[in-house]
Amino acid sequence: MSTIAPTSSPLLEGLNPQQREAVLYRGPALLIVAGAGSGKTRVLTHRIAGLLESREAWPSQILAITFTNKAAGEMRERVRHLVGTAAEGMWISTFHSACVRILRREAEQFGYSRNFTIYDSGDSRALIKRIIKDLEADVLGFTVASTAARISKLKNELADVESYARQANFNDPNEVMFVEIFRQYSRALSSANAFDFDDLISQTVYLFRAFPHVAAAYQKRFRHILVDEYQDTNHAQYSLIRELTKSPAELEPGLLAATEPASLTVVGDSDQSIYAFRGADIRNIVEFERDFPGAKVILLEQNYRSTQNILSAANSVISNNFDRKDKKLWTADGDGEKIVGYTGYSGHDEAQFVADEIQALRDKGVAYHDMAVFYRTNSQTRALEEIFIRSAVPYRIIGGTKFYERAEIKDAMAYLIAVANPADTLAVRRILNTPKRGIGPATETQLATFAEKNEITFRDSLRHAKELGLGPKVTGAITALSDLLDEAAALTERPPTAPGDGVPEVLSLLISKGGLLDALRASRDPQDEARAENVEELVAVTKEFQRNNPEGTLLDFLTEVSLVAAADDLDDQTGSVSLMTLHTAKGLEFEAVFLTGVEEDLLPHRMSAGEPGAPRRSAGCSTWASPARASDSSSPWR
DNA sequence: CTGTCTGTACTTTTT
DNA sequence: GTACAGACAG
Repeated sequence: MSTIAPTSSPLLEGLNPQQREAVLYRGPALLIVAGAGSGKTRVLTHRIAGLLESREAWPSQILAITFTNKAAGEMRERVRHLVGTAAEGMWISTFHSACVRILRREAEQFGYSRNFTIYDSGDSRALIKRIIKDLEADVLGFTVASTAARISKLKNELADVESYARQANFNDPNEVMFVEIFRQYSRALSSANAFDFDDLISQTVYLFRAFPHVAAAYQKRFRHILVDEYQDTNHAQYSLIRELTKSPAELEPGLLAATEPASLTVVGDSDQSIYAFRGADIRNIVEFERDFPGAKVILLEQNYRSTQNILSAANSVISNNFDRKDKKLWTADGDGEKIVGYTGYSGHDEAQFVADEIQALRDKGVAYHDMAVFYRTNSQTRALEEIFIRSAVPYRIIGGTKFYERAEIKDAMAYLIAVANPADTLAVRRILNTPKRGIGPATETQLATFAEKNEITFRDSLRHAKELGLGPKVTGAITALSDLLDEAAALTERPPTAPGDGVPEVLSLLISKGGLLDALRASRDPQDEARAENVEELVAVTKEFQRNNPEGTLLDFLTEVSLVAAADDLDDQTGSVSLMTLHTAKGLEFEAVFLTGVEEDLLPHRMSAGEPGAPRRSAGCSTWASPARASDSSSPWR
């Protein structure tokens, strides 16, 4: 079936022929191979708008998936611009948000309850750390980082403990230990009514496979599925898409009116695959045509973002990759200025060069917010910050140590989680003695043992503090905390008394009565003043949340926070230079960019040595910057 | 049993 | 520059 929309539609204006074709094509499967800066978001949003405008789909039948919340927000905004309020009914979200939405609705089907907690990588690591310590696995050489990576990798491959154990080599003591850690980790998660990041995807796939009637409901609902950054999908995400694009009738034979499978559009570019470390499997895009027979492939090679010099440099690097489909980006915008290379003597020297160049560009009329500095690792910011402060270059760091990763914020969040999901023992344990109330590890262990013996949650063991024969001071502290959590829980169960109340009210109660704020304010440590301010900032965040979502529950707030990434708040274009990793920079545009630390073992990073496409040797502290003053050789370099 | 102080080993990229 | 573990005093 190929319906062709009128070619005079305003949706096609200003699009090149390939872009038009990508917007108009109708069929079961479409792969858009979109080079960097080739206008793929434009194509996707116009394609969605076209489906709505021609009445081929209702908003609720569209599922658009991106990798970051920022990309999702931008896409929603641009679709809204094209079609207005119809944009509200669509699911435009990240893989993780979409899965949470599904899981919250269906969790009861498989023994979870809908108020589950989402563990970020920090939480997972804390849990793994405790398990390794309990099992004394560290003497066998188990580290938190490697174990966490191993478990994550398995989950991305859709392996669970039992399936892994079935093929494990039990003569290898290392393997036996790993299975035990994996098993305890999985048990801890499910008894805490919690999912880690990887579970969000893999458990949704499991849900669809184990409960065909649930899968059928979503297969029938979503008629058009669009996936961005397809080259960065891992096996679990790929499987999710495959489940959603099955025909509902395949799974539910009793269904009389066999519904056609949803149409699938994926956009990607194997040259831009940067998430292999997280399990991204480039085969998903390379083998798309085999997976979806009859799929149409459209190439977008015209670049609208960069000058020819930059593209030529990029092409000459990328062309060294092996097993690569030939693709050459080009632009109609001319050669532009040369790329500048600079080799410094040290990180500081390099930072100084960047700062000087920024000021020079600024004098030539380039605004600070149109400039960006990229680096490979977050730790590289230190030298840059130091010099930028001294040189009076206004800057802001995107990503890095995030607000929500600060200890005091995690503490405050743990209070909220303990209220929303009392089964989350990790959260309850975290607040047990934060702020200090005289409940030490010994008391904690007693509570945990009591809980285990009586088969109740750790949270509920707090209610039985009197039965443990502890000192009166400790008993009183535990009971007070338990009562406070009950009081806060009661608050969430009644409608807020004043508009804007709700989550802020609960949080304020917990941090004031819980003593977190007072403890920080009373502290002699000068850093605690800033920490108290951060906690107050979190209250402001909840108020902002409640204003934007008057009906938003505590659970909604916790979900939003768990899934929000650092790059998401880039929007306010203040007059500052942006500093970020290469990974967060993906898909963004600036007038001038600096690429720092182009150096042995750093770019490419030494941890990636040995992966296919081995790193080449280089030396010194190098910066590549663009654009720079014009020069007239035919090479893109200066 | 808990809080504070001092020494040691880090630092890939993200949802 | 920093986060975390171990030692010791209250």
